[in-house]
Amino acid sequence: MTVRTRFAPSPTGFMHIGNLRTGLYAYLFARRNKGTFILRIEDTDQERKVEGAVEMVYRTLKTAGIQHDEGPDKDGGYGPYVQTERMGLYKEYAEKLVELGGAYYCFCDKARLEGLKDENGVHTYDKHCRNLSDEEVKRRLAAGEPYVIRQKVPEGVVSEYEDMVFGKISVDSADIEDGILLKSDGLPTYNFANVVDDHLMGITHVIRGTEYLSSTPKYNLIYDAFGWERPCYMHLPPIMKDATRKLSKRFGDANFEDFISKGYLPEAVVNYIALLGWCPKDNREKMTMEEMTEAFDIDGISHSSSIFDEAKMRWLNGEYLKAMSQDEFYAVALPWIEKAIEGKDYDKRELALLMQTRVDILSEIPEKLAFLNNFGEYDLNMYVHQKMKVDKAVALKAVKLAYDSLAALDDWSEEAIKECVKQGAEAGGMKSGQVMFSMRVALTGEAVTPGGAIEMAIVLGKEESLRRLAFSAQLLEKAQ
RNA sequence: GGCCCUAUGGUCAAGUGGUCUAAGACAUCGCCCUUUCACGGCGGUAACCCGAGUUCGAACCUCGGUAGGGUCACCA
Repeated sequence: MTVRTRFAPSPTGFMHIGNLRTGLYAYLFARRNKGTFILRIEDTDQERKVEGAVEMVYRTLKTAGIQHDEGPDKDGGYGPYVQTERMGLYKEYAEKLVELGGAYYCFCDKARLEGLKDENGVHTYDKHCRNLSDEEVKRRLAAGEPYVIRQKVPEGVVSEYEDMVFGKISVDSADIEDGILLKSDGLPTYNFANVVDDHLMGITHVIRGTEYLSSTPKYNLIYDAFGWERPCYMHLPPIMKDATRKLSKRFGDANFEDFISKGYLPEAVVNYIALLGWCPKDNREKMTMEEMTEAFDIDGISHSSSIFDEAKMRWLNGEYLKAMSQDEFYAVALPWIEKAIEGKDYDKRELALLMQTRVDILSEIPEKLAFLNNFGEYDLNMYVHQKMKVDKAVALKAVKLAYDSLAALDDWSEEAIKECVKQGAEAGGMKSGQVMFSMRVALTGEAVTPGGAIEMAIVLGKEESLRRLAFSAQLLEKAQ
């Protein structure tokens, strides 16, 4: 049997993390078993439909590195793959199910159904129309009475199945309502459409969130009534925002696109979410898609929900950044560096080099390079450093010394600058550390900088460096 | 409320009856390296929800409690 899994998102906007993970696992499972991964668009909810969301699904899957084998754009003979294009087909299946004894016509109106609510506002259908005679059904149908088709849940049975991650799940049929399969407008309910689609598309393994865990026995009863083979199920615990709240796309903080535009690498995000709820046998954390495919096993899927931890994802992203070659990093960092330098003539490669070990996500680059454009009055208390034995007076001396030594220097290279500053310090009777420290602050106006004094000098260039040193010396002079 | 599911440090998690005085990672704290910040290295703090039972022995099995999640629509 070839494994066929599907990912069936609703095009309602950005793809949120929980959803993506479900798709990822379905993809991984299919790949692991040399099966087929299918994309189906469930767009029947016209009210929640969002313009361009289908394109978003394609784009997200593509950048995430999840490729489907069949889908709206890749016919595999099981189409159509867009649910709205399948609308005509459900009614006939519902009618067939009535014939098979697994469903029945119901003529109850909404007012009657309202009256069935219990004290908790939960209503359970009382099976009022379950045993209508064929005669009566035929007559009322002919009379054009509005109707729905309901599932005829067998009585007195326990419906159970073996979930691949949770094990045996069993529900008493007394706890299962005769739910609506076909609405009065002739369209299917989501549940029914799902069962029919999954069967027609030959899905062997249904992989989805735990919200379906307890309703699956109900779906299985439909498969049974049709005489169809039941698929295998793999239910996935939710990803939470905190201990009690699920990650929701409501609050915008958890969708894939946002993370990418915040400077995360797609591979890192995918890697991280794969780890939320699954752990490979050997406990590896940083893995490529290929490695994940190879290592993916159901055993490692956890049964409980997990909280999304952006701090850990940041760390992982940093690991990816550091593992890149200088050229690769330069390529991804370039747009962010350009944003930071605002068209000024700085050595971008040099800046990339400085940034690679210093940022976890790319969006940190502009903040770290802000000193290139912002230089002016700053807090002189930055010069006071106990351990360095520097105060404002020492700093003034050091900055002047640095200025004088460097002004005469022609070779603006790391070695030369280092040597020059060192000699200058010696000649002036100062420790080179004191000079370097003061010089670094004087060059940037920042207490924390992405590199040492020499690196800052190189990045700024001789002219700008001297200008800043002079400016800082003046500031310090005034403060003495 | 009925039904289903879950429960190891702040977080992700390993662990499937003895090798658990419970691994690893993130975060956090400290030290080393260092002209800053990082990177790197070393180390520390920190957990089996509670109660019974089964067993020579329980994080692991059973039952009960508690807590949390899910689900009960002519929504998807």
